[in-house]
Amino acid sequence: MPRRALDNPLVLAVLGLLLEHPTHPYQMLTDLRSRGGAAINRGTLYDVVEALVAAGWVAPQGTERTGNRPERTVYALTDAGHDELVRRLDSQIRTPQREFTQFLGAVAHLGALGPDGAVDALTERARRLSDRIEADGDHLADVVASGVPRLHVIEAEYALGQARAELAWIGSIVDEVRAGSLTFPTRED
Amino acid sequence: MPRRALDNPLVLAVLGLLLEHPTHPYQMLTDLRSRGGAAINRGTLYDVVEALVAAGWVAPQGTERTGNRPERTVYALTDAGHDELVRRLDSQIRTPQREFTQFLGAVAHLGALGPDGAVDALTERARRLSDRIEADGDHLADVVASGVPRLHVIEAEYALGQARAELAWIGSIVDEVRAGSLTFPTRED
DNA sequence: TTCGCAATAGTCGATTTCGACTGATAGATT
DNA sequence: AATCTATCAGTCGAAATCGACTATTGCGAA
Repeated sequence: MPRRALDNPLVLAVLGLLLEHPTHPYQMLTDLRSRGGAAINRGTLYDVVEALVAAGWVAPQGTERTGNRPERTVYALTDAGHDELVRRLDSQIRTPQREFTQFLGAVAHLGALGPDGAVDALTERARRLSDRIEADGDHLADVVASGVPRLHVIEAEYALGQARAELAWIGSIVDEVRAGSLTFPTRED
Repeated sequence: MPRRALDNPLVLAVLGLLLEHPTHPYQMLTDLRSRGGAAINRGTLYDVVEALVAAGWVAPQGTERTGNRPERTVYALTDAGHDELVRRLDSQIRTPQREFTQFLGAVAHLGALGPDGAVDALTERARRLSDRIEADGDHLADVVASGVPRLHVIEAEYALGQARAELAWIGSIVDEVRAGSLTFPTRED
């Protein structure tokens, strides 16, 4: 029975999902994954839901059964859960955190690749990133055109904006390394 | 004795640190933290180092002792460790991952705050973010002016760029909500 | 000078997270 | 009709992560 599990990033995701409508964990998983939610572990999700129930933010709504697959317990947001969701949302938006993305961590040691290796890797990233930006942009336009309220896709807009900024930055770094204005120290500081 | 720990983000950070010079875990901790590295758990760090030793990427170099504080074991990067570092760096730069930051997760459910709550929270974030951008920008300029090679601070430049893009995005969203061009659906999809 | 407090290092049991396993059903293939 | 595969749902022991605890030193205040 998890207790510390309440500061897992999944907590917000699950609460947010249940705000839309009650569901069972397995459905949450497919929803979260389809929304780009990277590899979420099933076991972890069940643990989180259990912790949420213990915290009183979520309550079992009843059970369903299709055929005789395992029984599915449907959970719904409680009032306390709704309050908690709003509280977390508000505080996470208000206070910018320094987030440590993988790329940031890798860039910190770019020197280890040497100028050629760095240009090479960055160029490939730029290519892939720009493909993705185009694909995501198109997809976003389609979705909005199909009548989905824009509010429901702004996180995708945000992500797209960040990706565009990253692409621009990569471009400028590659140019500078090529032009020799960003030099790679040979050995030691 | 950890075995799966080798895909922890700390691995790259530790390997990168040891590329600069051998040290003991406690020092790594202070270094990582001072470089903005958010709350890193001490116990976890020791576990990771142990796993790195088991993997042969890092080797104890000897022990030091100041006063009679606990003995400090100094670790250094092995050749295999250096290779592994380069491999990881290269692959993490080449392949852009969809990273799930807290803010992204929160923005996804912005609707739950209602138009006023959203504007309020976003405005405060924008203010804090812009303060930080200014402070970080100044700091960066100072550091570079003091002769530190730019390559050693590009991750800070990158982070600054992302922060600026975020700030611009927040500004546009706030404007649109105020202007009424981004509407908040009242109930349900 | 003595007390308290912050910093120094590290250990280890408790908690959380993971992912392999189970076992059933619907649809496709031969 | 028999078999194969993908999807559905969830459980549980093993592995990773955490954070409370220990013990020493050095500094500033009382």
